[in-house]
Amino acid sequence: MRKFNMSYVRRVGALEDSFLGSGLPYGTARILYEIGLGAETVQDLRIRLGGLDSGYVSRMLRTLESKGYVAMDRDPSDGRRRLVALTEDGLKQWDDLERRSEERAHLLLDPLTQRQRDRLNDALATADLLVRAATIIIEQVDPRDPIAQMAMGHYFAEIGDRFGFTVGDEGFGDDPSLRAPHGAFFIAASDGAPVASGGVREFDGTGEIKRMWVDPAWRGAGLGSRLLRHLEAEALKLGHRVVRLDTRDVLSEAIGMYERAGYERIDRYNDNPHATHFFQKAMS
Amino acid sequence: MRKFNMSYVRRVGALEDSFLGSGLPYGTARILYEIGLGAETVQDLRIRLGGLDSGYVSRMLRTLESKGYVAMDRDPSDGRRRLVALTEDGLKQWDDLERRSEERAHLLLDPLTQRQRDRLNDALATADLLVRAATIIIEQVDPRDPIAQMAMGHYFAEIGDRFGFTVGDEGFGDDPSLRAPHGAFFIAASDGAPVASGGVREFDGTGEIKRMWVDPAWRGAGLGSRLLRHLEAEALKLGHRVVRLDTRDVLSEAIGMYERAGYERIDRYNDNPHATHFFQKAMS
DNA sequence: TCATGTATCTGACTTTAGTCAGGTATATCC
DNA sequence: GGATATACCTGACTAAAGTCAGATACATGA
Repeated sequence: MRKFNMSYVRRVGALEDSFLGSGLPYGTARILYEIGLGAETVQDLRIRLGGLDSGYVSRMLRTLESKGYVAMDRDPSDGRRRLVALTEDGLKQWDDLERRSEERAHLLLDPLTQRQRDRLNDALATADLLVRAATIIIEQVDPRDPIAQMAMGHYFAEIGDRFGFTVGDEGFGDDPSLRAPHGAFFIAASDGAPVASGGVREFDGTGEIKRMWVDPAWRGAGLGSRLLRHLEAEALKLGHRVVRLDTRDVLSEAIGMYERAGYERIDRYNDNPHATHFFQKAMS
Repeated sequence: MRKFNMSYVRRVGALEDSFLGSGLPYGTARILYEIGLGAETVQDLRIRLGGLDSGYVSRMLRTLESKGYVAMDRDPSDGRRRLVALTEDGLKQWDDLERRSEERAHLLLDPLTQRQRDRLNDALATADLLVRAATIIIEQVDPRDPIAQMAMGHYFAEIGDRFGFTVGDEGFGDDPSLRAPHGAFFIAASDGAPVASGGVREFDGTGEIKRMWVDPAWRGAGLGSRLLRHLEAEALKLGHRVVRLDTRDVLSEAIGMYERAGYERIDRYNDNPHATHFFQKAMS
């Protein structure tokens, strides 16, 4: 991996050079680029660029404004915020960056045969997925937090989708049992969007895992079992040595995962009408 | 591919952070690192780092010298040149960089299962090979050039190896037929080392391809057919519409490649005792 | 031996990237 | 309505990265 980095960066790292042809310094070009990609407020930009200093960003925006590439306006819904947008000239610049970058990529791929290009694409896609998966961090959030709500929204939407029923709006409102002191809720996010989530709570004197969901695009990346281990550890912290969960026969991947993780099938322990399978695991 | 760059650099690009913990600025740390990797002269360093300004490098070396990490000495074989080497302290620093970088890589891979790590490794190795292959440039050299001699050395060594005979030193001395005006010799180099070579000359009124060799580590990367196309184009330039070549039955990969490239088997056209197969291609 | 070229160095300079300490206007909570 | 927090801004600063114009010592070919 380190070998790859050295060699790759040496050859392809020149990607950044594409920013240089624009006459803009790298940092400023990155800002322009992110605006074109959809950043709408200064704050948004700062987050996308990895938490840059606000003064620094402000100054670069001033530069871009004076060159006539971006226009700024106050946000009507919050007067402290300012909206950023590309002007027509800015859009031209952005297209230019895109084109130059595209050209570079083509130049590199040119000597390869179609089959090799396909292989390279596959390899990079695989590497990308795995690196993204590896850099995902699981963190505890309040189930009322917007990001948690978003994740539960996905969860219920998918359940509704797969099982042919829908839940009302109250469905994923607040569930106090998933909050301290008797429960916890976790999400795994990639680039700010939730890709997996799940909670643990107390039920009938044991731990219970609830609302576990993994983004379909991320299944098979080991995220589910990672999250599961996390939830089990949390259940232990909450004082339970046994965790249970229910699921449904249609979710065969999930069932396989539970079995591989050491869960054993038990009899029905609740009256959830949608559940068909019930599992339990004793932790040491 | 561009998508990969953005996402990969954002996550792993922090690789460079490993240089930061050393208390040395990035550029200076890179110099230290390259010396540890084997750079021996200032010039060597400048080339490895992509043509940095000589004054800039000189200044950084002064810094490293004053910190006691590198020792410099004049080159006895050329008094203008200066040799660089790590001191004991410098070596310690270098090991530290290595260790830190290794740690980072481990930290990243930690959340992955063994299977995923293997997959990532494979994917990166494939991507690396292909990117290296894509960035190789084929260039014409005089067959007496040291790099050409090196390539022919590999070629004869391998022939000797595979066929159980050896050639004398005169074997790969100068072959005027592979030079202008009736011939040409090409090498493909990666990081300064030849990875493939081949020549074209006039023989019996047609073009003939000679001494084609691809580094065993690079076979299957399409380098052979790329070089072959190059040689054919050169033969055309030299005024031939037909190229021939001889090879030996043991070289089945090569034979397959010639056939895929449109070569047809013909009768023996020379008295090369080591050749068993003879091919020809008519170009339009 | 002289002209020319090469390898490295020094000094003076610029641009980029980034930090830190406030300041102003607006929003929000009690 | 007042305290506090937030979003953005300005000004003053630093360190890193890099450029450019010579200077110096040595090498090389005619």
